[in-house]
Amino acid sequence: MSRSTSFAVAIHLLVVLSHANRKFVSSETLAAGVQTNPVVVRRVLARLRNAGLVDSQPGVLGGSRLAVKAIDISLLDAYRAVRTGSLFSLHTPAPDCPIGGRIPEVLGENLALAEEAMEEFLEEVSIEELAGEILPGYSDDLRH
Amino acid sequence: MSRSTSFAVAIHLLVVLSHANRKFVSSETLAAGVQTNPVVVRRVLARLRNAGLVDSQPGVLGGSRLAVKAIDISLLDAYRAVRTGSLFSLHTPAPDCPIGGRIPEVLGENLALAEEAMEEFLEEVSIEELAGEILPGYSDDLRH
DNA sequence: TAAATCGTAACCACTGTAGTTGCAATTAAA
DNA sequence: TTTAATTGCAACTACAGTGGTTACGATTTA
Repeated sequence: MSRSTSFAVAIHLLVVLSHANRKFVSSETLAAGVQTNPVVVRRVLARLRNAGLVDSQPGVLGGSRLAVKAIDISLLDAYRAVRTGSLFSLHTPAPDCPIGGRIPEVLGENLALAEEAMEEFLEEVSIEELAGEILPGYSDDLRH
Repeated sequence: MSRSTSFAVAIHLLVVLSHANRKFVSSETLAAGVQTNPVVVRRVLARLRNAGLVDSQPGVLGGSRLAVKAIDISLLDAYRAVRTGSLFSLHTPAPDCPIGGRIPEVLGENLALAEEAMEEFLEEVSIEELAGEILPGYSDDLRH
C-alpha cells in the first residue's frame, strides 16, 4: 500500500549513523549501503535534519551524523520525519447522502485511532534497540 | 502515504448495504453515494465478494447485498479484503553491508508488529458499530 | 586554489489508481 | 419471447507519486 520506501531508508540511515560515533558519513557512503543514489539519500537526510534527528556539513570531510543519541530516537520519530500524509486515504462521498455526509468524520476518526495504535508501537522501539538487534556490538568507524 | 481510497470506499459500501436489509443495491446507486463510477464500485465489490462479505446478482433487480451480518464484519475484514500489500515497503539494501544485510529481516519484523497493532484496533470495530455512529436508527429501503 | 561534499532544482521513467468505454452474460418483466 | 437492467471484466487513458539521474552553486578542508 505504502509505495514509498523512505521510512525504511530513514531507519537504515539512522542505524548506520548510530554506529559512526558522531563522525560525519558522506551521502555516497550511505548510498552504497542503502543501494541507491546519493541524491535519494540526501533527500531523506533533509527530512531527518528538519526533524532535528541528524545534522550535516558540506565540504571535504563533510557528511551527516546523528544530532540525538540513538537511544533517544524512536521509530516513530523517523516515521513522522519522513511521512507525507496520513496512513489511510479517504474518498469524497456525496455530501447530500445521509451516509456519505458523515463518513469522512466518523471513518476519519476511527482510522486516525488505528493509525495511533500503530504509532504507539513505533514509539516503543528505539534506533539503539534496532541497531542492537541488527549488529550487536558493531561500532566501526565508517568515516571515509 | 496510502494513495488508495479503496478501503474507505469499501467501508462506505458495507455501511450502505447494512442499511438495505438484504435487498440488492445496484452499483449505480452505490456509486452515487460514493461519488464515483459504477465500475470503480464493482471493482471494490469484487474484492468484498471474494472475501465472502457480500454477494451479487446480475440482471434487472440485481445488485449486491451483505453476505454476513453487519455486526460480524470488522473493519479488519474489510481492510484485508481490499489491501494489496503490506503497510510499509522495504527497500533492498546491499546484502554485503553488515547492516544492510540484516535490515530486511529485523526491520521487517518490527514493521509487521506495528501493522499488527493497527489491525488489532480495526478488528474491534464492526460495520454495525460504525453504521450506528454514522446514522443511528436509519434503515430505509435503498432498493431501486 | 583544488577537491570533496552538500542542498536543491529539474527532468525522466515507472507504477499504481481512478475514471471511462465497451461488451458478453444473466435475470426479471412486459 | 423479446426487452431492459444489471453484473463481471477487459482495455484504455489521465494523473500523481516515487526513485533515479544530471547539473550546479555554495561550503569547507587540505
